[in-house]
Amino acid sequence: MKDIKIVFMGTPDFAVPIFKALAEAENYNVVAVVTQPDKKVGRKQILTPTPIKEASALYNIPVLQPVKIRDEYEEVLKYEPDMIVTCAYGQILPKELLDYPKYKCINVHASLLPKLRGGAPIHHAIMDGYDKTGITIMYMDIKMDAGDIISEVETAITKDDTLGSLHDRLSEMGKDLLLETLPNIISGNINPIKQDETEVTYGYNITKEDEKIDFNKTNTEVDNKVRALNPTPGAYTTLNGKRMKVYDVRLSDRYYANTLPGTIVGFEKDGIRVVTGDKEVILTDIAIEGKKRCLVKDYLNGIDKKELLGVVLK
RNA sequence: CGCGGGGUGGAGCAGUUGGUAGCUCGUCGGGCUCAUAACCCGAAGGUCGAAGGUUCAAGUCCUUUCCCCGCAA
Repeated sequence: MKDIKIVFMGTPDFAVPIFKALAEAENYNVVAVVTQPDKKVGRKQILTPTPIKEASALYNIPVLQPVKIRDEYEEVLKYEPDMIVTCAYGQILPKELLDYPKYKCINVHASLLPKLRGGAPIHHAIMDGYDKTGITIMYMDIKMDAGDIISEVETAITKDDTLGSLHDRLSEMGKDLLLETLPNIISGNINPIKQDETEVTYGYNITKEDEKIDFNKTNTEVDNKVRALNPTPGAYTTLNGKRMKVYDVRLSDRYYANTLPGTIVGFEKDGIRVVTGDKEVILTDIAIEGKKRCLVKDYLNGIDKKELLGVVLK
């Protein structure tokens, strides 16, 4: 009954549950996987396969890792896919690929399009203060994330959501929505809708500058950034010349006039109180350069608080 | 061999010119309190990442090695 031949294209962890669901499904035959080339990662520059490549090994599905899919798309066509499903693949597909499959190319994207087109929709959903986001399944287009929308599902972003929690939730939702939507695509029981170009926003890949905390912003914005980068890579600032990552903060209503944003103004049993552009944030979970991540409650046990008082985080 | 920081009782740290391993927190027991995350008293818990070397003596010096972390890619 594996009658529909699918080529799956994806790269990071986010795509893994979605890929696995397809690989294990009764009605679909994943004939090949396309993922980004192995990359050298970390201090030791160890050549590391992508999560999708690792997962594909479980099912003995052939893997293609073109450096430029634009130049090597013919390899994919050899598998004669009836449909191409992509999810966070990381490269733009050439028109030759988009047009080939009988059921076209569809993409599972982690935002409510047309909001947050781009490579880091989950980060930006939190960082930019969205109160909801979701999953969109749409046809692919030459333009990134601009194709017609087939189905969507949304989820509220809570104050406790982090990149990690939202990532995992959306990944599961993407899997479910895809399994739900695929039969309708095949049967033609869908109503693709054009994206409203006037509503478009972008969520491009985050840069080092994006990861830096700007204490001149409001405490809510600082909190958003911290949660948007937890658990990795972590929002950072600089404490006495050393890089300090911040993984969790608590907000307070204390307000300081005439105090430079970033200034450490005091301590609580489990936190370091810091002035922002408006009210205060209390850092509760940090990691200092060279050290492991630890709760501020523990960190404070080993230091002299007097020496930190008045220090400005930059 | 890309640069740098670090591995000390459960956690975070200190440990001076090498000479009985300390601090804060936590844990356990007891006490004081109407009560407590507060306070007081007491206890348990560490072959100082590992291996080797120098020395009368090494957490502290030398060599080798494993692991963790920041930067850079």
